[in-house]
Amino acid sequence: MAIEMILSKSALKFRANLLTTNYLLKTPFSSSSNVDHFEQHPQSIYQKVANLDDALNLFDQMSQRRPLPSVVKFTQLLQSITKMKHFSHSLYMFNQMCALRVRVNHYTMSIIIKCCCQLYHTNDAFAVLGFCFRRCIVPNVFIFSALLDGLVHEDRILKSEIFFKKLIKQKLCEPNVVMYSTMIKGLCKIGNNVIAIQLLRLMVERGCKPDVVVYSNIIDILCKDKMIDDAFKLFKEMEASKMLQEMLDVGISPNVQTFNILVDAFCKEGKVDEAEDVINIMIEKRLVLDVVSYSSLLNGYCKSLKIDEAMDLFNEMTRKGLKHDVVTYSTMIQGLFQGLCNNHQLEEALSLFHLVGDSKLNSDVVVYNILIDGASKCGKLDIAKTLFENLTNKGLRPNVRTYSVMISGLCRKGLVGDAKELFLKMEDSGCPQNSVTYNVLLQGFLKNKLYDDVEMLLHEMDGRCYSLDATTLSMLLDQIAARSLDNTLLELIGKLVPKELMDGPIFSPK
DNA sequence: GTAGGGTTAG
Repeated sequence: MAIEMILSKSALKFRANLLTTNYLLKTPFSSSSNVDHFEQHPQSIYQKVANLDDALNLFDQMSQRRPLPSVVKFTQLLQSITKMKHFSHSLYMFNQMCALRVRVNHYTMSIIIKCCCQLYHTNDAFAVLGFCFRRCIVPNVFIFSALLDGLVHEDRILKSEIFFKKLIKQKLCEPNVVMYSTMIKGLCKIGNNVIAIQLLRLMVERGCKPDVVVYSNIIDILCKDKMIDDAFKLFKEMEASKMLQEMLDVGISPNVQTFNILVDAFCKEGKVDEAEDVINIMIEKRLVLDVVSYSSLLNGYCKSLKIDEAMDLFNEMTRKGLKHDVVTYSTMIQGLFQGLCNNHQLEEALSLFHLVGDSKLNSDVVVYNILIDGASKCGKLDIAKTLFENLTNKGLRPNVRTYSVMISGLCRKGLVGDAKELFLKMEDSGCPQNSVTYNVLLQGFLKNKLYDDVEMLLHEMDGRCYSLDATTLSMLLDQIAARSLDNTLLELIGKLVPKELMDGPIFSPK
C-alpha cells in the first residue's frame, strides 16, 4: 500500500522513550465493554475538568470501574487534558488506556498525534500511523490534518508541502477546508504568500469552498506581510477588499472574525484610528464584538503605546461582561511593559498579574515570558529571576523563549557566566536551544568581549545550520573592523548569513 | 465526543 511508503522511513525513527512502541504494538484488540455502566457523572464532566489533578483523579476512578467506561468518555477526558496543554500527561494516559484495553479509535488517535506534534515529536507522530494500521484504524482527514499541522508547527514547511501533495496525488485523503487552511498557514509562515494564494485558487478548483477562516488568514497575511514595502500598502488594501468582495460573491458574509482581522491589520500598522472606524462599522452592523475583536484593538493600543486607552478598553471589556483570557491578559501586561519601562508600570504589570489570582491565567508560560522579559528590560533582574523560579515551582516548564529572555537578561547585567550555565542546562531540561538562543548568547559574549567563546559558538551554530540575525551580524562585523576578532572568521560568518539578509525576499519558483 | 484564525524571545 502506498501509505506504507509514508510510514516506512519515519517508523524507523520512532523513539521508544516517548511511547513504548513494543508495548503499544503488543496490546491486543480491545475487550472494552460496549455497555457503559459509568453513568453517575453527567456527560459533560469529561470535557469540562477544571485542572490536571481533577482530570487524573477522574481517570483513576474511571480505570477502576468494571465494566470500563466507553472509549468516548476516555477520549473526551484525554481531549480535555490536551486542551490544557498537558501533552505528556495525555500520552501517559493513552498508554494507560491501551493497558486497560480500551478500544481506541480515530478520535483518540488524532489527539495522540496532536500531542506528539505539540511536543515537537512529529516524526514520532508519523510512526503512530503504524500503530493505527495495526488496529485497523485507517487514517482519516482529522489524523492527516494533525500530522500536517505538526510539520507546520515544527517549521518543516517543505516537508509539509510534500506530505500534502502526496496525500492528494496518491488519493490517500481529499483535503478539506481545515487542511487547506493549515497548509496555507504553513506557506505564509515562510513568506510564500504567492503560493498560499495559489492554493486558495486550487482549493476552489477542487471543489472545496474556502470559509471565513481561510479568507481571514489570507487577508491577514496580505495585510501584515512585512516583505512588501510601503509602496505596496495600497495594493494590499485593495487586495483585501477584493477578498471581501469574493467572500460576498461566494455567499460568505464577513462575520465578526473577518472584521477582527481588519482591526488587527490596522492596529499592527499602527493605524488605530482606522481600526476604531472598523469597530464602529461593526457596531453599526449590530455585530456583537467578541473577545477577539477587543483583543486586536487592545493590541493596537499597546503597540502604539497608548497604554491609557488600552487600560480603559481592558476595563470596558470587564464592564461589558466579556471574560478576559490568557491572550487579553498577556496583551495588557505586555502593553504595560512596553511603555517607558518605568517602575510605576512594572508595578502595575505585576499587580495585574497578581490580581489574576490562582487561576490558570497566571499559570501560562507565555504570561511568564512577557513578565520575565519586561522585568529584566526594566533592569529588575532580581524580579525576573524570582519569576523564573516561581514558574518552575508551579510545575510549569520554561520553554525556549523563557530561557532566551532569561539568558538575554543575564547578559544585559554582565552575568555571562550564569547565562552560559543556563544555556547549557537547556538541553538537559529537555528544551534544546534554537537559533534565537544562540544569537542572544552570542550578543552577550560580544558585549562582554569574550571572543574565544564567540568563536566557539559560531562553530556550533555552523554545525547546527543556524543563522545569524541582523543585529548579531553587524556586531560581529564591527568587532572584525576593530580587529578584536580575527578576519579569518569571515568565511565562517559568511556561511551563517541567511539568504534573506543577502538577497532580500525570496519567492519560491515552484 | 475530534482539527485551522487573536498574546511572548534575537
